[in-house]
Amino acid sequence: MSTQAARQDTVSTRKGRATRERIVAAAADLMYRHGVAGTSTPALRDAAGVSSSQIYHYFEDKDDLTRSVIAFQTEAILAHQAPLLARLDSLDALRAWRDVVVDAARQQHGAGGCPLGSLSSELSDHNPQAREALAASFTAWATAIREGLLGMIAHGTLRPRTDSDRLALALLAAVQGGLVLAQAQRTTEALEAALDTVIAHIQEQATPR
Amino acid sequence: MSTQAARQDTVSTRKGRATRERIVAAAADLMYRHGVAGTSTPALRDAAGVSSSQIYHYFEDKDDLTRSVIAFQTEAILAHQAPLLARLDSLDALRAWRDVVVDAARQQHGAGGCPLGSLSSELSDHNPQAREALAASFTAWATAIREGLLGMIAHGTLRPRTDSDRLALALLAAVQGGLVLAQAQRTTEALEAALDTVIAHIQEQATPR
DNA sequence: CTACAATTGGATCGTCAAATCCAGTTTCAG
DNA sequence: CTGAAACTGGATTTGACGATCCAATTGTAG
Repeated sequence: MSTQAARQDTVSTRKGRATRERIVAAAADLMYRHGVAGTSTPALRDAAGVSSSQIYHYFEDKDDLTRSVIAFQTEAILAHQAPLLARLDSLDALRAWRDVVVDAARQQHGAGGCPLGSLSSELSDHNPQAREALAASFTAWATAIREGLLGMIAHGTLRPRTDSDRLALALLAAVQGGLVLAQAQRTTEALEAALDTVIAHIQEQATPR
Repeated sequence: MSTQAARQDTVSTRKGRATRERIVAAAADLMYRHGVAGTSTPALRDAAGVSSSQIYHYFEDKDDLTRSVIAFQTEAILAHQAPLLARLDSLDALRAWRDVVVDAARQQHGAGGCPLGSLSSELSDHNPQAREALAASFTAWATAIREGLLGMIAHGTLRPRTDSDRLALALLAAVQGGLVLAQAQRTTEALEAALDTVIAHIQEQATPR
């Protein structure tokens, strides 16, 4: 991962770090709800309770801030997913992970979609740095899923020859596609259909119990 | 589908219809490449070779134009997909459909994603009319896929009890999710993994040959 | 032909966002 | 304690964008 760390260098005081973090958190929230283009500096100013000069003290420009938001959301998602994925030792555990993802989407009626997915959709085509960072985020997420599947193999739930790499990508794509459809349909129907179909295929690959 | 037809009423001459169509086509292209927010009226003016007054003569405002773009892209995708899906009579035909989708994504290295998917990601949360239209578009797309699967059932390729509804949603979600990941990763790896996994599951449901 | 509606060109207005600037305050190393 | 660096407030500049306006032109029904 080579996305340079922006302006953290000049941040040295405790209060400064807190302000910076407050800006990133508020920006992440606004950008998730209104998109990057839909998030203005005045709006961010108010949401974070800072002045405009503070924003530009801690970040080169909006692009720089956006990169920090990507890192922030990546961190948040991985921190949330990792514990669920680290303990995959059965098909039921995999289904429990599925339920968490589906329930989260259901609670907001699909609104918002995936924080990384919507950032990627908006930024990937025109912001190479953002695209690279998001590609790395997705790879990290897929890797976490893959390691869960490897755990299931280690536990004897899945056959050793299971293609964990491919299945992890399929599961992640099912999540992303399901969330895209959920956002338009306001239903988790497609998300469930996609995840359940991939999981059914995994089950068919399981060791005969 | 209840999204009112905007301002087509006042369009009466042949030349007027041509101008209107030219604006929609140019807007669809720009919005696909730069997003809706990233498409300015001056840019559209130049791309379509019209004056600003013409844009506002044929459309109430940008929202109205955006709705026409959604209809335009929906039409384009369904027209492209329908012939492939109408003739599904074997697993090979389903795989041929898969190849068309994957090849299209590969040709642009994932750039752009799905025209409907990216519109939905940008608009669904804050534009109810757009969301409804896009939901209907996705439903129509899923229905086309479903009818293809029903064809495979009629041909005896799939078992009569196959849940064509669910599988159609899973395939569509696989496409959408695969394209989201393709846009960030610039690879069709995830798209292929997702589609192939769902298709493998369908194959397992096929009649024993 | 002709009158009226449809269409077109292009200047213009109001708004708002990104970014800069500078003066003032706080923090902290030595 | 003190001075330099970090931090903060808020006014300001610059530019673009959505939208409007009006005058001029073109199309067409009768």
